[in-house]
Amino acid sequence: MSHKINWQILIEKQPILAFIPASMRGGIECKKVNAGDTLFHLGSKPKHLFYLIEGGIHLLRRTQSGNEIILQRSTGGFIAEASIDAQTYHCNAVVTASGNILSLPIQIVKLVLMEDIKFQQAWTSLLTREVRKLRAQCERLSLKTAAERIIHYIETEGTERSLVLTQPLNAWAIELGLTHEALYRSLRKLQTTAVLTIDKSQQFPKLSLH
Amino acid sequence: MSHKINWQILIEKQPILAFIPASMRGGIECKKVNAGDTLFHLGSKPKHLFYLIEGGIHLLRRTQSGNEIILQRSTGGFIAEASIDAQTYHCNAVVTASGNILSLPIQIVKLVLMEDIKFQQAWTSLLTREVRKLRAQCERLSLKTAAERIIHYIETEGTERSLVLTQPLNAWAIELGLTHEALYRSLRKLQTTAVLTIDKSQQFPKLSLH
DNA sequence: CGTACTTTTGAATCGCATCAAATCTGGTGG
DNA sequence: CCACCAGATTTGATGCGATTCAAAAGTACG
Repeated sequence: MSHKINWQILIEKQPILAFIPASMRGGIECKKVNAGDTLFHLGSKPKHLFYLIEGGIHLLRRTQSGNEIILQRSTGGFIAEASIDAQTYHCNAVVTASGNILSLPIQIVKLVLMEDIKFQQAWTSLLTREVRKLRAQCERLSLKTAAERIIHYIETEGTERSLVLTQPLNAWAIELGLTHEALYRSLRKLQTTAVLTIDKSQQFPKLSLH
Repeated sequence: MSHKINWQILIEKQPILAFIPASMRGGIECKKVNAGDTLFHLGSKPKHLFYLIEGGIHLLRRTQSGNEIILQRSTGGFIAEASIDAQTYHCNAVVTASGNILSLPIQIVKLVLMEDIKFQQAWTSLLTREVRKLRAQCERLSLKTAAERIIHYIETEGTERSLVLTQPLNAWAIELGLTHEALYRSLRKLQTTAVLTIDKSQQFPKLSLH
C-alpha cells in the first residue's frame, strides 16, 4: 500500500521536509489511509511520526465517564508532533476522511533533530507557529457570538480582510465551535447587512469583509 | 529596580535556564513588577523574552467592539514564547499580580538557541507541552455547555479526577470561556447532582469528580 | 439517475450573557 | 477592634442567540 513519494512537490507544501537528508528518505513511506482506519491508539509506543498529506484525522480520547473528547482535528500537516518525545501516545488517531499520509520512523526524525541544527530550528519554528495559531483559536472560541468568530477568523487567518477557505462551510463551522446551521444563518445575516460578501464560484468559498 | 539573580534556585524551578551559559547571564535582569504594569504592548518590537518567577501576567487583546480577550494567563514560566521569532508582539502583557520577572534579551536567547543543541531540545519540548495544552483548551472551548467544560478541565488538567485551581473561580470562568455567573451556577448544579465536590478550605478551591 | 454530501430554511427549546443587586471575604488603616 | 473597601461569590430576572430536531433543496459524482 506504499506509494512513490514526490519529494519535490511535498517540500513545496512543507519546506521543513527538505531537511530530511536524501539518505534517509528510503525509510519513509507514503500510505493510503481510509476513513475508519486507526493510525495509532492510546498507550502504544510511538514508532512513527505522521504527516497528513490529504484526508482527515481526528485525535481523540475517551474519558472515564465514556465521553469522547476530540483533541485535534487535522486536515493536513504533522499529526501529534508531541509524540516525538513521549513514551506512549496520549490519544487515539482515527481517519475520518480517506487520503494519504507520510509515515516517518521516529528514530530517523530524532536522529536528524539531534544532528542537524537547521532542522531543529525549522521544527522549533513550526511549533512556534502552531502555538500562535492555537492561541488565536482559543481567543476566537472565547468570543460569544457567531458573527464575532467569523470576523475574527477572517481578520486573523486571511489577508487583506479576505480569505479563501480550505474546507466546506460545514467543516469550518466545527472549527469555529458552531453548528453548521448557526454558521449559515450568521453568514446570511452578515451578507444582508453588507458586512461581508461570499464568492462561491470556486471550489471553496471566498469571504471578504467590507 | 534590578535584583541579584540566584541562578541556582531558579534552575531548580526551571531546568531549561541551566542552558544559558554563565557568560551570558550578565545581560539578564531580574525585575520587580507591580500589578497594573504593562510589560509590552501590541505592535511593539520584541526586545526581551520574559520569564515570570512570581506574580501574575495576562496577555490580552481588544476586539474591534472593545471587548477584552485574554489570550493567556500566566502565574509562572515563559511569557509569549512565540514572540521569539515574531516581528512585533501580537498582544498586550499586563501584570495582574505583583512579583518578579527575568528579562532576557532576545538576541542572547537566539544566540544560545543557534549554538546549543541541548537548549534547542529543551526549548522544543517546552513548546511541545504548550501545544498540547492549547489543543486541550481549544477542544474544551468548543464544548457547548458550562458543565461539559468544567468536567473536561478537571479530567485533562487534574490528576485522579481532582484538581486544585491556581486562581479564584471568577478568573477560572474566563479561562473556560464563561461568565462568572454561569460558572457559579453550573458548579452549584454539579454539586447538588453529586457530580463533583468543592473544597474551599484552602486558598484556592479544590474540585473532585465523583 | 441515484446516492452522498452540502447548503438552506423553519420552529421550538435551552443555556448563557447581561444587568442588577446583595452578601461575603480578606485586608487596610483609623 | 471596628469601619471601610476592593474583590469574590451568590442570587434573581430577562432576552437573545445558539442548539436541536426536522425536512427540503441544491450539488457533485459515478
